[in-house]
Amino acid sequence: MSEVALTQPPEAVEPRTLVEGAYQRLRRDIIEGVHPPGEKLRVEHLKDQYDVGAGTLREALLLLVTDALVVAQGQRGFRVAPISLQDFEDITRTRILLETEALRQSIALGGEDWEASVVAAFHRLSRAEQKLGDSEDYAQAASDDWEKRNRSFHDALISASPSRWIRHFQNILYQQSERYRRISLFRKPVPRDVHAEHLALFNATLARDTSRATAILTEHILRTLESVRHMPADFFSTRSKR
Amino acid sequence: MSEVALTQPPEAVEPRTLVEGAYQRLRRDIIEGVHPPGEKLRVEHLKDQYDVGAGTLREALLLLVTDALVVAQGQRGFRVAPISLQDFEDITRTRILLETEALRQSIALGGEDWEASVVAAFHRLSRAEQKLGDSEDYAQAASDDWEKRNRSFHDALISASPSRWIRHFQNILYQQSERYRRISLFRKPVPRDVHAEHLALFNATLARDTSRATAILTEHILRTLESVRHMPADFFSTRSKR
DNA sequence: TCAATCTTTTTTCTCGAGATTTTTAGATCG
DNA sequence: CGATCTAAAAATCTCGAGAAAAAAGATTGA
Repeated sequence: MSEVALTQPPEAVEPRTLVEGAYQRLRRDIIEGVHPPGEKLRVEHLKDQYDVGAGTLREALLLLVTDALVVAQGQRGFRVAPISLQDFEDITRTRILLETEALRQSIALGGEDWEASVVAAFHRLSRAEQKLGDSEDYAQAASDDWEKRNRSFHDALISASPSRWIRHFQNILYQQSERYRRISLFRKPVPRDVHAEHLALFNATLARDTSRATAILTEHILRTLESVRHMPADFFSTRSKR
Repeated sequence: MSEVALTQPPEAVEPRTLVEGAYQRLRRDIIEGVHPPGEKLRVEHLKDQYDVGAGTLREALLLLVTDALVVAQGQRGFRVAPISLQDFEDITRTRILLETEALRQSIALGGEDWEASVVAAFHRLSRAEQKLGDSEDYAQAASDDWEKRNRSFHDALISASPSRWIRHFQNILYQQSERYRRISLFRKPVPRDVHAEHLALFNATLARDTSRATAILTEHILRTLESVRHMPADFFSTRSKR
């Protein structure tokens, strides 16, 4: 695994080893709900599915513990981390705490390079949102594309923060949120007028209006909490195998 | 490994597997500086030193990546995470951000059980500090004991926070700070009048004076930064092997 | 029928050895 | 003398099989 120091943005790096490869594929499958929350992850089965040896797959699972996507219980194997409304509220609040702080720092310290990267990321995201709105053909590809650019935009916003630790934790939490979003919204059209929010956030940031930018960001993140709150009541019931 | 979901306070759990055992011992040795920052961690050597197989030791190393005490570079093995003044400043600031928030929540939500646990932890810590001050015999045991109780006190303060994520991240950062402290202060007497600070923090917390309590906590954490800042200039130079 | 105990099956954990890659050391050439 | 190339050595990564533990199923007795 090339440079697994502090969490890197997902597919940023090409896998240099089988462990790394299995880790990345497993992570994607967990986030996308292929392996639902609470599912028992049996090494003997998964090693065939992912085409690696048993030991190798174990190591991949251990790496996923780092992302808190998998929990390990001594002598009793591995499970996909469970989900709950309470957990998602916690994730959301903590994400707001970290991400607003990082944005604050970015606005305070960011130079021209940072501004340029924000402008570029915003442009790319806008294009994707336009494409999504234009034709109502809800292609999987377009949605995945939007997802990547959305993340890139959020990353760009806080990229001028000098705090590697905040960014590290933020990466983990974003990943977690992503799983909730993917599982709950299940390929539903991107909700509400998200473009307007991004635009407002973009303007406030470039205007270096810290309090306005952080307020918008807070609202922005909170809104995803709302959409999960309105899920059917039994949604978080354990669908674990055994 | 029993319940490795989100980071548990260190030796809270008895190791149920060889991996877990090796993990705990390795972690201790890294925090205590037995394996200095940047050191190459060769599986072939370490497996003898820790009396486990190669695969088992690899897994332990992978678990340490979770704590960011070890970094893995694909096809090039493992290293003890490097240190730098910049990194310690980051750790300190992020810790303040998380720990003050958690304290805020604790004060707002903590009930009688929480109060009782804070009182108890403070009492135990006071006794240890008294013991340390009384006889100037600086026993290793007394110092280790103080360390444990200090951590317990800080844990108790924020234990009423409902945020598992903040506590998880806080655990990681505390562990990191601990390594810096152990490496830099190298068995030096516990500096300054730390007892007075703890007392003030204790009083403000029980009085439910949020702003005063968080202010004291901030100062308290910042002071450890000062002591590292005054290290010899070349302290952070890489002492890595090769 | 139910609970407790024993047996069988499954799964996890652990180890050592082979295949690959990286690193080191030596040799060759400009 | 330094740089580049080549060969040997060391380290990492990977796999499958055996030991240990947990889970599932069967048996017995109240």
